[in-house]
Amino acid sequence: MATIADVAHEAGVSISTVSYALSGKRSISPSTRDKVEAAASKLGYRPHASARMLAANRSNIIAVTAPLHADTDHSAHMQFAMEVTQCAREHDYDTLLLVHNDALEGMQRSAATSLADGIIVLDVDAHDDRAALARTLKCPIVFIGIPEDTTGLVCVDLDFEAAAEMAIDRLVAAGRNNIGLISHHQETLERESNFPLRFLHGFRKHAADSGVASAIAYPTEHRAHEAIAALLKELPDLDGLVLNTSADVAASVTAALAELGKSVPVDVSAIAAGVTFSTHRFPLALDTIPLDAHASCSVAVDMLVEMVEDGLKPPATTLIAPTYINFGSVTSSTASVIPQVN
Amino acid sequence: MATIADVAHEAGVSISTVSYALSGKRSISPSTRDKVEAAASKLGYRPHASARMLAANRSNIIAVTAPLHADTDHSAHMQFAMEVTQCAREHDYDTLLLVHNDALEGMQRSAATSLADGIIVLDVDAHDDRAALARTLKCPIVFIGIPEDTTGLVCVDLDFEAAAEMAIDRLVAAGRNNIGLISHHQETLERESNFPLRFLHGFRKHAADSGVASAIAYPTEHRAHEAIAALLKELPDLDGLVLNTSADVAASVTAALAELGKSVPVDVSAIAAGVTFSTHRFPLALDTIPLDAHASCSVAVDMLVEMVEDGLKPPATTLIAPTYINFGSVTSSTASVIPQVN
DNA sequence: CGAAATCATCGAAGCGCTTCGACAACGACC
DNA sequence: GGTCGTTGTCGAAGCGCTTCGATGATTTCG
Repeated sequence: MATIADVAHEAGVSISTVSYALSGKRSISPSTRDKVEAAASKLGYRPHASARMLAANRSNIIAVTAPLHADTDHSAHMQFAMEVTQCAREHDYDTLLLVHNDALEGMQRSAATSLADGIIVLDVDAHDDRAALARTLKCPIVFIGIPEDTTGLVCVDLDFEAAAEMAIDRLVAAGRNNIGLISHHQETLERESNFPLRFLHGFRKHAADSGVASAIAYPTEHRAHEAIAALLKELPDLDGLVLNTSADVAASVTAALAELGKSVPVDVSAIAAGVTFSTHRFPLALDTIPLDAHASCSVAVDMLVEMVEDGLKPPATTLIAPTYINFGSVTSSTASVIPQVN
Repeated sequence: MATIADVAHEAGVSISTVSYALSGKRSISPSTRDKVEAAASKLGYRPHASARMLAANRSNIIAVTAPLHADTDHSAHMQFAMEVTQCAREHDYDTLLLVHNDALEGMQRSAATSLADGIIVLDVDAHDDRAALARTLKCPIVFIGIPEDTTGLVCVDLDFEAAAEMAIDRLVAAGRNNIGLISHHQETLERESNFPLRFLHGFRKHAADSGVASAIAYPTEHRAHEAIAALLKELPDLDGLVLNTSADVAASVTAALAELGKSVPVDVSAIAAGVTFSTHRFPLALDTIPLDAHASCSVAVDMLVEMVEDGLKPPATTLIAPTYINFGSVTSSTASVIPQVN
C-alpha cells in the first residue's frame, strides 16, 4: 500500500503538495501536478479511507436503514436500497446497510461514532420509532416515506394523494364512473406502513369530490379474485379499477375479470398506481403511475448530501409529482378498443 | 462528541488506560475500570469510528457485492444481503453495499483504500468477472455461490447437486418413477447464473442413476401451466415433480395441475428444491429443500471474519448439506392421501 | 528477605491524511 | 524601486485512537 508520503517522495515534492495536487483544493503548477499524478499512478496510490475520514472529519458513507417486516415487499426494498446506493456513488458516497432488529441501535451507532455522515430511512411507518430517534440525532437524516408526525424531519416521497387523484381523473376522463380500488392486504395496513393509507385517503377524498361511485377492497389472498368479487358486490357496474396493491394481486386482475366475463380495458379500465413493479410483463400491461424508486432516492440522496456538505437545511417534506405510463389499459367507455400502445 | 481524552480526564486516568479498560486488552484494576466506565457513560462516549480504524488498521466493515441483473430475483437477493448484514453484526462488523455497475470498481476501491476488511460476493455467475478480480486482490473474499473455476477462491453454497438427489430420492421412495423438473427461465440459464445449472446437472445424473423416467421443462411465463404441459407431453405418466424455479411458477403448479384434472400430492407429488421462497402460503404448501440464506450467509461470514482476523485460510469450496421440510406434498403412490402436515 | 515475576498505569509514537499558516518568488502598479 | 498581491510550495499541527515499551508498585517464592 503506497502512502501519500511515498508519492511525495517519488514526485520529489512535499506531502501537502501531493494532497493539494490530488484534491485540487489549492492551485498547483501544472508541471507539479503532472509529476504528482505520474507518481501516484506509478505507485498505484489510493488514499487510505480511514485516514482520510479522520483528517477530513467525513466518512463519505451514508447509512440506509432497511427494515424487513414479515410482510415487507422485499423486491421493492431491494430496489430502493440499490437505488440509494447508486445515487450515493454519484456523489462519491458509499452505503452502509442497517438491518431492522438493529435499526435504532444502528442509526445511533453510525451517527455517534461518525461512521456515517448521514442516514436514509426506508419503509417508514405512520408511527415509526425511527422518527423519534431522528429528532434526537444531530446527524443529517432523510426519510423516504412519510410518518404521521413529520415535525423536525426531512421527508421525500411520491405524492400518493396526487397519484390517486391522477388515477381517478384518468378514469373519469375516459367516462368511467364506477371506480374500484384494490388496496393492500389488511396486515400491511395494520402495520401502518404509511403510503397505502395516504393513497386510500387520496382515493376516498377525490372520488367523493369527483362525484363518482367508488368502492374499496382489501385482498385476502395473493391474487385478485376475492377482491374483485368484493368490489363487484358493492359496485355491480364497476368500469374502472385502481390498483394500489402487490404485484401478484395486480398481475391476476385481468384473469380474475375474464373469469367473470369482463374484459380489460373495455368493460373495466385499469390503472396500477403507486406501485414499484412494472406491468409490462403482465398478460395485459396496465397503465401505471409508478412509485419510482430512482426518482425518490435520487431526490433524497441529493438532499442528504447537501445537508452533509452545506450544513443542515430546514426540515420539510418533498412530495414527488406522479407520472403516467400509458399501456392502453384505459379506454373511453363509449369508444371501441384502442390498440395497445407502448 | 466526547473523545477518549475527555473520558480520561473525567476518570482521572491516562488515555491509554481508558483504551485498555474499555477494550480489555490489558489487565486493569476493577476500581479503575469502574471509574472509566462511569466516566464514559456519563459523557456518552463513543469511540470515533475512523480514528479507531486508522489506529487499529481495521475498518470492521465488510463489503457485499449484490449485482442486479434484469432477471435477478430481488427478493432472494435482499434476503441474502440482509442475512449477511445480520451475521456480520454478530461479529461487530458493518456492511457496505456495492452495486452492480460498480461491482468491480467497488471491490477494488474498498479493498485498495482499506475501506472494507473483506468482501462477500453474491449471485455468482458461472463465468463471473468478480472471480478473476478476486484472485488479484489480497483482501479476504468469500463467494456465496460457485463459479465454474474456483481456483484460488473461497466459496460457500448449498449443495445443489445433493439437493436434486434428495428430491429425487424422496419421490422415488414414495414410488414415483416419472419425475419432471421445472427449472428456471431460459434467460436465467443463459446468463449462467450457476446454481440452476448445478441443480440441473445433479437432477439429470441422479435421475439416470436411479433409473427413473425424467423430463425437464423451462418456464416461459410467470406461471407453471406451459411448463407442466411440456412435461406431460414428454412424460404422460408424470407422478413426481421437482421445482427448482421461481416463486410465481412454483405457486401456480397446483392450479395448473388441477386444470388438467391432476391433484397434488396424490396424482403428482411435488417438492420445491433449492429455492429461497417459502411455500407455506401457497394454496397447497409444498415440501421444500430450501436454499436457506441464513445458513449460507452465516457460514460465509464466519469464514470471512476468520480470514480477516486470523489471516488468510486456504481456498476451498464449502457445500452446505440440504435439509428437508415436510408439508405433506409427497405421498406414496400406492397409499391414500395423507393429511397435510405443518 | 532480596530477586524475580506480575500487575496496573502512563507516556509517546504512530496510523495516513487534510489543512492552516508561513514564506519565497514573481509580477504588477504607481 | 519599493509596496502589494498572487501563486506555488512546504512544514507542522492535528484528527482520535491503539499499542508498545517503560516504570513503579505489589506479590511470589526460594
